[in-house]
Amino acid sequence: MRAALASPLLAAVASPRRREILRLVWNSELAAGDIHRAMPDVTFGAVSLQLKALSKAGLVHSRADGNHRLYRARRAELGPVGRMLENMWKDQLWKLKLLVELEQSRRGPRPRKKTRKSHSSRTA
Amino acid sequence: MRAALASPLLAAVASPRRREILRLVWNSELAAGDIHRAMPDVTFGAVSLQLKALSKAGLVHSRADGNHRLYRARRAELGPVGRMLENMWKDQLWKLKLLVELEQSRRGPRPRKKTRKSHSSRTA
DNA sequence: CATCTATTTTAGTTTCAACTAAAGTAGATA
DNA sequence: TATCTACTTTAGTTGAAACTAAAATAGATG
Repeated sequence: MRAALASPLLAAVASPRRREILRLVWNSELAAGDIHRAMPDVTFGAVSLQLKALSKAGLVHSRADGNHRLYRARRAELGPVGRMLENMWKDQLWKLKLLVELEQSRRGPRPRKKTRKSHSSRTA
Repeated sequence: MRAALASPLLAAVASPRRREILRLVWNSELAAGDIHRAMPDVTFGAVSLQLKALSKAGLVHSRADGNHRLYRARRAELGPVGRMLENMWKDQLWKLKLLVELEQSRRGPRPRKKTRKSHSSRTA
């Protein structure tokens, strides 16, 4: 057997970043770009990869819309996990915890350069 | 800001291994050795480290008992997460998912030798 | 004290997740 | 067709998680 981290669904939800995305598309369908605009501290590519991960884990649905790709949470499919998320989001104390997590947790390479306005910052 | 995986509580629960442990001590207080005996595919050291992680994340309580150290889940403190776990454990479909996860997910070095009966396998 | 038993800790390895930068794809539009 | 915009994919980096083996700690017991 032998196991560790990474269960598709719970692992998807364990990442504050993906939870952030999930929340954005919980009640409205958003384009990848909209989602990226809501989290400008990461590249578009990073957001796209997380969306792909969420898709693969079955947490979000996506559809093409001309030039855009629209995403929305597959709430019904999440069962107990979805209920947990909704409860966490309602709960003020948990909101605080999320903030701390977002500040504390960090992985991957740090940005090489200080400027973060390269590829397409149209600032909404 | 900048974030990624690893939120103390949800990350703790995202690991099938830790969920396995958590379930063992959900309704009864168990010694570290008992827990290890229930998961013979990993070393005692590995179990101990996971218990430490669970402790630090506030998911379990521990107390000394002579030679032993007894662990139990801090169910009340887990809020929505605890409820999710209980629901998942009740749900047969989710049980199946956990099995798949335990088989598929894997990290860390593979065992160097085939014999796994080195340090203290008293086989209960 | 010596030693057994239960557990933790340390050091080192491997695998993986989250990122970046840059290249690639695809629809719309001139 | 060329080009803009929206998005995805690839290659490569970094940090951390899950382990192993072995050493260290600590309580019980002769």
